[in-house]
Amino acid sequence: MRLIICEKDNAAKRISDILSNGHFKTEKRGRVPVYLFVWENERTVTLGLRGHIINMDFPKSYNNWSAVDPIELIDVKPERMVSAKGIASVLSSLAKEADRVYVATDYDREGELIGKEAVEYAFGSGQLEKAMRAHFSSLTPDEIRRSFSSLGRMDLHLASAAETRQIVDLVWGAALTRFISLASGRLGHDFLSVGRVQSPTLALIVNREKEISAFVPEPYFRIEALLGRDGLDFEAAHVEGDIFDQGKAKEIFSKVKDAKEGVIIDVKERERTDRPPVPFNTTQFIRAANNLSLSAARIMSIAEDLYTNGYISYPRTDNTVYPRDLDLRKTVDSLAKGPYMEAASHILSKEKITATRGSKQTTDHPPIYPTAFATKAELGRERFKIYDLVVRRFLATLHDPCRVKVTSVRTDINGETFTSSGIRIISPGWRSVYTMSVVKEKELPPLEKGVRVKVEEISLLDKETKPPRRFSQGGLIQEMERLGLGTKSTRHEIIQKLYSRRYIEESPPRPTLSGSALIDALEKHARMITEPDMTSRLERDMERIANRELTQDAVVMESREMLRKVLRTMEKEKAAIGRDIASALKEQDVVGKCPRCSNDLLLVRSKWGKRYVRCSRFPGCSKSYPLPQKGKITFSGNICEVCRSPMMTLYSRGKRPREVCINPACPGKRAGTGGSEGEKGKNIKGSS
DNA sequence: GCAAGGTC
Repeated sequence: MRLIICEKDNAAKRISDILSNGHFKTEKRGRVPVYLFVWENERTVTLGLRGHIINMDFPKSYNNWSAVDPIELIDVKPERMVSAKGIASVLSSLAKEADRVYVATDYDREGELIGKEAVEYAFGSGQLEKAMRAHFSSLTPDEIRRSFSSLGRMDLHLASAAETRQIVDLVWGAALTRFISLASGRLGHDFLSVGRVQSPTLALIVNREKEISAFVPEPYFRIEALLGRDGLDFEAAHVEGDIFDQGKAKEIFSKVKDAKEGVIIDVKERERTDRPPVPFNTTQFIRAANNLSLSAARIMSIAEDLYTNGYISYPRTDNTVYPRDLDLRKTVDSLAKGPYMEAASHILSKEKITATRGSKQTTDHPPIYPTAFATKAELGRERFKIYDLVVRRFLATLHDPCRVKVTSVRTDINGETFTSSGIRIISPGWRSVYTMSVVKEKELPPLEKGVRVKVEEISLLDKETKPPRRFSQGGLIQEMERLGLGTKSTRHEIIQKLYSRRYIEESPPRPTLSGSALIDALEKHARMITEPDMTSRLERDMERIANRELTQDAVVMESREMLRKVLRTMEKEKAAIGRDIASALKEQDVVGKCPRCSNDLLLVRSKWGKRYVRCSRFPGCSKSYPLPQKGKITFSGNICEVCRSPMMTLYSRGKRPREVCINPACPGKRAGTGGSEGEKGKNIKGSS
């Protein structure tokens, strides 16, 4: 029997379908589907893994953070452990029957390692040389058949490069995570994490926030006028635009402030062509969907759901060029219904459909595009928003350019020049379907050289320069991509991790006190881990391992020595690092004043992970409050008027946030004057 | 209870 191993179930099914010409049988082994068919007269079974089935970790004896000096971890050899037990046991039972094994995981570094792990686990490392490897760049019949008729061998050097990354990430991540957590006394549920990708990402947010708070606004002036002609008003601005010299601004303004009339100097018209947008890769998709006010992680989980249900293509891709074998016409044709009818028909009416191309072309997956038509009723509101975005973007990439007429007018007012512009869409082209991108039209009255216009209003505006903006989640993902941090599959998860560690809050994300304190400490004592260079350097080394110019051992050894130096210097500063972080954390955890002794009340976690509030003077003062264990809570600093306890804001899905007293025994609640009981009553009434 | 990377 032949065994084909794929990276995921979806690919396994597709490959079985292609190699068997549709004559395959699906069987479930427990909860794991496998696909059986006859290929070249031999019984064949295909299994889809779920990515990595092996994870690297330290031996159990190093599990106790308090008993192991983090510096010891540097020289511990990580172990491989099965992380997907169900799949692994199906794999080994299939391996008993198989006499030949074919690796058909994704054709990239991680795919090579995923395949190697599976073969090694099921057949032993002796079989690695014998395994056949299919190299394909898309799951299309031609490509799959080609790859299975020209099989190669596994590239163990490529797999070794991926393994090197695993080791380096684990050793640095675990050692620094433990060191920082121990130094600041944060153990158990509230540990502080450090990593090659998460820490530079957090540093981006923290440093942007520093720029914002250090920003000194600079005053400037603008002179703007409202002009009129034939009963139609239009705006004009002084040609100098932003004027930073107050004397100059006042001088110009005094010349024009009493003007009643202006004269048109000239009118210029030109046509602008806005090219359609390029196909969606993951980053641009998240950026666009981020405007629908969803978190990056939520967007990706909806996309995953749409993908597994067959509505859109694979959502994790860097590619921005449709592959040649994607049948654009057929895809458009399948969408020519409902709200997409008009755009789709227009595209189909073209003799040749041409698509825009982005600057990144890869061969692993196509850009994100719709694979089936669906309605809002089928998908529900939220899923439809994402699906609709993908469909409209896809159609836009095949549509016509948008043509815009831009009119520039110069007007003389008492010897000063003012400019105005008119914007009119001649033909909307792709914008008729990609309604997320809007050009604001501006109307001008009919004007020509020498025409007199009325000055309706003229003003000197006081302005201030603005600080740089915070990163949106989408903007952050784009910046991470630019810096080479993380991958298409992990960037959104990294951001989510920063939220769950309470390093950042709100959206757009802002650093918390602990997030800032952590970055301050790391930048001071372990700068390397906060910079994207660590990733680019690792990338270079991995490339050289794959090319046989370097060995895994050499890279890992050098990395270990570097970490040893870092930890040794940090060890000397341990007390100071701990103090800095701990004091920020303490400040962050203060939720109000104790009504009994007026010391700080702290948000804390018990040994078992339960959150509650207690007095900072504990055990001297025993005041404490239980908290709801689920859902997000924030503390505004407000105090309950009835019992003087702090108020908290509860956020639950699908409901409006509500502010209630944290004291479950608050007399205000029983009386129904704004406590949670009263609120509950309202909600029940509202929903029935 | 540590990372980051696949995948669900």
